[in-house]
Amino acid sequence: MTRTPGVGDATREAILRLAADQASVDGLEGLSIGQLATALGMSKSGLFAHFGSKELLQLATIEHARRRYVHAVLVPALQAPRGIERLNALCDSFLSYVERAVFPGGCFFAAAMAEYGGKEPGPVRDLIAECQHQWTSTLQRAATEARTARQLKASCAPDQLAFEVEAALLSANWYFHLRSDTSYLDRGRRAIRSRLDADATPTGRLLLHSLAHPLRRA
Amino acid sequence: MTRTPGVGDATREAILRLAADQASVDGLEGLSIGQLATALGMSKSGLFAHFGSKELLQLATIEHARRRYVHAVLVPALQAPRGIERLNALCDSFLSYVERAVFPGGCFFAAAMAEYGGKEPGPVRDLIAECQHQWTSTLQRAATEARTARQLKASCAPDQLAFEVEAALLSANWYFHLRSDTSYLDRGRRAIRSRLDADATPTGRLLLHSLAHPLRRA
DNA sequence: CCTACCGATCGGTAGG
DNA sequence: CCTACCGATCGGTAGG
Repeated sequence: MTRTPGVGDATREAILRLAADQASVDGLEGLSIGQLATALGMSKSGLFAHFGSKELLQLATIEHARRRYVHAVLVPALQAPRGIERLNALCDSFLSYVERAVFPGGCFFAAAMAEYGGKEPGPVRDLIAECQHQWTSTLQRAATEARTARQLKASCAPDQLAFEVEAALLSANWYFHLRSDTSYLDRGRRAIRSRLDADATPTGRLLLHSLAHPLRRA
Repeated sequence: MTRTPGVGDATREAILRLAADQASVDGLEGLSIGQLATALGMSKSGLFAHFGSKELLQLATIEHARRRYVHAVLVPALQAPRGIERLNALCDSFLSYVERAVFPGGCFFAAAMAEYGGKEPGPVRDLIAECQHQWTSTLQRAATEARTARQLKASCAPDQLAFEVEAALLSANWYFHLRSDTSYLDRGRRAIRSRLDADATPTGRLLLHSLAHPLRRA
């Protein structure tokens, strides 16, 4: 019988949950097997045996964080109808995930991207880059669908739009945590709303404005 | 005689230069006194004696990086006339600094902001936050001056504009390094150009378009 | 600036 | 899952 990952292994899940929380604050490189073991009341070698190496622990932690991200950000947002509404929902969902502190140190993947951006390639960096690419693709796909549905102008470039939207999301995350000030999340909402408005057709603008207002006064 | 910092102390400067380069890749927390000493061909305790503690080394490294940043980004950009031209020059200068790899791991302060964003306050985090604030203020001041000179519309909010411009700069930095792809710097340039255009008056737009074109085809 | 050393912690292993 | 241990490295100190 091969082991089915994630099923019937509460200890492993508890380790990964704590590791992901910890990594969002101190980085994946800053993870310490000894510290995790102490915090969970188990021996270092007992914890180590679950993974086999620090790098494998890091990779498992990333996969765990990915599952949490999908659950916290993607699943709720994908309930919105395709197009500009979904694109807007993805952004709202991300900012809510930051505000709710799903990870205590801010967005896990933003932190990991910053940590590994300047490093040489390797399994950990590659997996982080793949997760990041998947999220960007999701934003880009929503933009493309919005353009196809004539909610965004034909002149709108979905890849450039995704870049700019992502930039506002990431910056909102950094500043919110560096300054402990929720007003930066509003700045992010405002930036995204006006950016979508700029490229929206009248149809798209109508849909956008029918949504719950992201700000008291937009 | 008190010691005049930065004068007649080539060893200290060499240490800080390497430390800042190193920190842009592995983080300020990842600095190792032993590794720095070995790389510079000196003893660990000899290097240590220059600073007195790891935290003081980190603080000195940040101040050194600040001087390099001022020299590489601010000084050239502040030669542009006040207003929208200077705001644009600050952005160009930043993206050029990223592209020239003034720090090997990307923007030192972007990396430090990401590293300390989720951590508890302390001298290192506070100094990083102050550096970040100073840069944001510089962008905001340029935007305010552009508005006063009627190069930006009266409806333009300089703090929001600074946030959005900074977001594009930071994201260009992350993606450029994560994917080793200069086209993300062009995405940043494009984002900033269209953002400034959107809030510019006809006067401001004229000035902006008279500048060297940031892209082959904008 | 150096050698020599401190206690603590690191990732990882042996053996059960 | 455990105890007991490995060599390497950490920040920092003593003494010169």
